[in-house]
Amino acid sequence: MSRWGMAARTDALSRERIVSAAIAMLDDTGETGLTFRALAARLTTGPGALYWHVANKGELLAAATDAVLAGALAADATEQTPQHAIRTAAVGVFDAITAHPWVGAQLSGLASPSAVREVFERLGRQVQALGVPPSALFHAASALLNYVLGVAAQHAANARAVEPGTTRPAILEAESAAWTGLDPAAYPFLHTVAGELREHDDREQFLAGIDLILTGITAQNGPCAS
Amino acid sequence: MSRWGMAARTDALSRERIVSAAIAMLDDTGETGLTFRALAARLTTGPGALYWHVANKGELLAAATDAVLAGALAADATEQTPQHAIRTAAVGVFDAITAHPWVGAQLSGLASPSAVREVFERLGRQVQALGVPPSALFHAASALLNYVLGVAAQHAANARAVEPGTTRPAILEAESAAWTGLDPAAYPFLHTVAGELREHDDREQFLAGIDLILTGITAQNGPCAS
DNA sequence: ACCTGAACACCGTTCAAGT
DNA sequence: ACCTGAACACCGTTCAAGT
Repeated sequence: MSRWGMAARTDALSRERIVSAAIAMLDDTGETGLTFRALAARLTTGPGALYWHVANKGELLAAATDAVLAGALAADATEQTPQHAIRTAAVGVFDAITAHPWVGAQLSGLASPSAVREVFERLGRQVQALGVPPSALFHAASALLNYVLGVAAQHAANARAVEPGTTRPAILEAESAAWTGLDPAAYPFLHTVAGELREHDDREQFLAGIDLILTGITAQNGPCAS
Repeated sequence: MSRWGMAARTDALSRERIVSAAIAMLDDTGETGLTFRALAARLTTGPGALYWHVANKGELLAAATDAVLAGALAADATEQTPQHAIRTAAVGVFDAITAHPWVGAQLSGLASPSAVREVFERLGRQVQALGVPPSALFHAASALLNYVLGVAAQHAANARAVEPGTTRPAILEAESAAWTGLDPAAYPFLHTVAGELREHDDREQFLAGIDLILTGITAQNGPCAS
């Protein structure tokens, strides 16, 4: 055995190295920037080598999504009120897709069924803890999941639509201006809320939606149910 | 002028013919089936000819989405209660993406900002009619939109994931079995609702979510607000 | 067992050339 | 003005050949 026999070759390929390189590449070049050729070049190898460790591009994207989401859902809130635990889980996903917009596309596109299952379980378990009866449980948890995935899809889409340098306020400013320019008679609502779009905070709005659904869930099963 | 001078050449290319051929192709071969080569072949021309009428594939998909959604939102409900009008608009989108799953991907991916704006306006206007105060209006309408887009994204993803022949009950059966097979201690929620997944109706569940959010909206602004 | 890189079968898109 | 179709610049993926 040579003197270096025990040292791990840091440049040896492995599934983990490929996945983390893919995440880095997705983060700084976007969804379109990840190609097997570019990824192989980054790992100083040929594209064919990657196929020994991952089956195809879809599996690679799913693995990258799983890795990011595992970190996002790491905080399992046991000592919280169910409402708070739901907010924690939802915000965990939100923050993950804010940091890695491409995760939003993968998640809402069901690229990783196991990741979606994990999110659904986290949300559903707390809805259960909320005391929602079995008959309403599935619908309530599904509403939360669909909402979260809807936000995820839009974040990914927004990141894809603009050129990398564009700042969020600039985007909101442009869209707000578009709404202001619409015919008030044909678009009374958009015209009214154009100002709020410009000033709103994405994270705060996301949480407001979660709270709205939570209010609906408790109201339908509480004293004020219609 | 020849005898046929007034007759429109039915084989002449036009934006409308290209878009409707694209819709037909998307419907029966899925998102991956639409290529400029195949579309050109269907219209008995070369791929380059299409570029005279549409700028690129993205514009074509946006135009196809707009065309389908315009039909879906055609019924403008003026003589309804706001709640009913919201359900009508939401169900219009739902039915459109059920009939054309690829529309779900385009819509949730913001491929056509104008289409999303139209849906947002429809929903928001009725939330306004519900008597929601200006301060809560934007959040309330956004919650509805995000929920609708989340469902849209998942429908498209489901259609993409399975081979064309698979029937919906078969999919639900498979996913339900997967949930049943999970460790009950690790996945108490999924284990509990596995049975309901198998029996649930997609459209009914979609509407239940809409109603949940509507309940939340009215509760937050009504006598039972916390 | 793992890596290499040329090659295959596609894409979207362009553009000189036609009518 | 509109259409043609070969060509360009890419992809994901495969696979004989190496080590």
